[in-house]
Amino acid sequence: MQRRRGGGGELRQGREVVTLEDVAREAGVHYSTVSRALDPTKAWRVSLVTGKRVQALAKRMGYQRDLVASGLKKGRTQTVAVIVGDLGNPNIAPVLRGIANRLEAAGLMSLISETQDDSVRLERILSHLMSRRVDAMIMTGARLADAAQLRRIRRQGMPLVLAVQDVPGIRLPASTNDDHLGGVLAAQHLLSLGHRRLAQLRGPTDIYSCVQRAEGFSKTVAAAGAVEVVVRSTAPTGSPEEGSLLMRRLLDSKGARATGIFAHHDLMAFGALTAAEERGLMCPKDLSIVGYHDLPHDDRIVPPLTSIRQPREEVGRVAAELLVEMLTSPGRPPAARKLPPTLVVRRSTGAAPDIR
Amino acid sequence: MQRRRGGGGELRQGREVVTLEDVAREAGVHYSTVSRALDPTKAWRVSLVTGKRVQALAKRMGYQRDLVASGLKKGRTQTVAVIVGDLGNPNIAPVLRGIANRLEAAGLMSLISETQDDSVRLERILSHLMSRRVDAMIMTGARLADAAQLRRIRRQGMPLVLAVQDVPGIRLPASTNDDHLGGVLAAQHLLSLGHRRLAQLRGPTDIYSCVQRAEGFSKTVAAAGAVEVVVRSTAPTGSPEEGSLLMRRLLDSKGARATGIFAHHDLMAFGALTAAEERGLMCPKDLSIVGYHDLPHDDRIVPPLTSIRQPREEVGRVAAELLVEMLTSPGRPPAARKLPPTLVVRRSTGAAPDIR
DNA sequence: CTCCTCGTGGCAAACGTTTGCCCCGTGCAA
DNA sequence: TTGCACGGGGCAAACGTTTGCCACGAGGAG
Repeated sequence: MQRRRGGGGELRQGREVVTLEDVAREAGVHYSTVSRALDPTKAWRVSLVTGKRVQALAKRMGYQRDLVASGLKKGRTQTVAVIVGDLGNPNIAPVLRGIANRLEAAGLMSLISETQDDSVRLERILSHLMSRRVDAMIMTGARLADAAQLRRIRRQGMPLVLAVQDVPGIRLPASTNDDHLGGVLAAQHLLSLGHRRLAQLRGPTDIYSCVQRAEGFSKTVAAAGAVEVVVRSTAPTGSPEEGSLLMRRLLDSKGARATGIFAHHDLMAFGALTAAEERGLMCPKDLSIVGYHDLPHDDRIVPPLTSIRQPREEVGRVAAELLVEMLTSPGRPPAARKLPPTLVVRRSTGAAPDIR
Repeated sequence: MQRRRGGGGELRQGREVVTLEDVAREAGVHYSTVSRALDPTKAWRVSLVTGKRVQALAKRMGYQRDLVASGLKKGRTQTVAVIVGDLGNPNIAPVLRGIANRLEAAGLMSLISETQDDSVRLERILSHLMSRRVDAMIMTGARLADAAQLRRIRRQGMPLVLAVQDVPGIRLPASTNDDHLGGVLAAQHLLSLGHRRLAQLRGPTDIYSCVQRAEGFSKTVAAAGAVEVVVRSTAPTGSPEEGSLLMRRLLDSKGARATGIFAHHDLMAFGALTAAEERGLMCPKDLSIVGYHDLPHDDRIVPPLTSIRQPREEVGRVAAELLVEMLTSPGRPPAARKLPPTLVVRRSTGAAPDIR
């Protein structure tokens, strides 16, 4: 009955570990029986009474299945890698929560790694994750430039789901916000306040969300017969500084001034507000601004910022959902799900000055 | 030479995996030789020429060591669990970065899990991590109430380091900010501006940092012969709402008003500002406020908030450092390192009204 | 009474590494 | 020539599970 060792609970790194064999010896059965008794999907191979007895004993002895050994044997580690660019981004935490909670319900654990938006690090991390034999990956916030990388991961047979950011032209399951709709909502809101000259301060063009926002906004403006003043965009960050820069550029442009502004990021909106005030323009009297993301501080600045809110935790949950589906029934066509954002109206938007 | 299988790179879950054996067959050596050639600490057991040849071949064939198998055999998984209460806390990201970067340099990977400040989840996560045979743990933001839990982890022989929050009376290595000094800095700043009646809006009492801040502040005020108005504290959150509540309580107290306020959290300071304005008190004319944490938005609110800045990434780096020391030379007495914060002066603090 | 089935449970071979041990050949000293 | 050290590399036993297969006994049908 015993295989290799004599005594019970050995020490490892000073930790005592109790194995299947230890439980088996105590229970007077073979360790394979213990293994089966402890695996709900195999428990029917064991008589009810032995099963109960072994389970109780295992619990009493503090047995914990060694997931490393299990992973080696089964070829699955019950681990899903979640790759995120920047953990400091306040939008990402709820997404991670959504993912973790859903995965946990499926018996999977998420292994979070941060690339720090550095492609060399990404490369290192990917290689490490392959070595670690993760079962699948979720990539949040992918950029358009990552397409090749993503295709390579998929080619290696690694199940992959995109979260938050989709990449066009890549056939991968994705759970994202409906950014096109976000752009539409912003435009509709400004138009309904009577603004006829609109502009957007665009986010990075290699982020598909921003492309979508821009498109939704522009189309809606055009359809209403209003004018969109185009602001040439800059380096792909989303900082307040960039907001200020773009705003100044907008105010310097000749012709009638735009009064309705759509910033692709709340931080850019903050910067834009600062720049506008420097020129003596008051918000919302002289111009209205809609931000994006509904950051926690939006209602603490002056004026409180009208913004677009996204269902962040839900996006994470759905991404995990897609992944679980993918793992349980492979070979299905990749599904993309877009979750609708909502408009949160605060004080940074008001009636257009020219109609007052 | 070959052991079990015939062909090369098998498929697993649709992924092709190349093993030591595959490389060995190709190289015409035994797989143990390949293993040694690929392990820098064992490479001396192999002749230089064979070593080079095998390494090149392994690289060309895309061999990646299976860390699961390696972990099983070696009893070490090269994984460190990092437990965090709330990933949404903007202070935590830099700490995680500091930890990850330092651990990576030591060949370790960090496995981040979020307890969502829920002790049931913490329990589940701990059990999962033990199952996963992580080599060590770093606990960030521990609360005083977690002491028993922490002791239990240590009793199981799991190397454990505290980051950000220390717990008194527990003999564990810890990397924290010097919160006592933070309290001292806040008090000194307000005193130097001529304030003689001071007060603090205290954070949660089961967070040791806040206890330390309070102590440093109180002692400094007392030593200067100034008066500290005591505000009875409330539920242990750190929200703006609580800041408002405490501020109102302070303003309602009889006797001469305090003019120098120390809030244990920037968010509380925000709330306090709101409450003060409601009573018609202007900052910094009528009262001065010092916050804590130096949040990214501190300079965007009105007035820009004077705050205490902590070296966050450094705290993470040091925690990882302590852990690595612990793993490489066990049995050393646990070291605690406190990193000094700095005062960032902005516009929310000014000369005391009574001396103007 | 024989044969077959079915319900339990044991046996042992993997999974891919790591590593202590042994073996073989060469070179050098006695 | 013998002896010995040593460099280089093969052998095989683990690490703790999972799982296909076999064995054994009881019970039922013919």
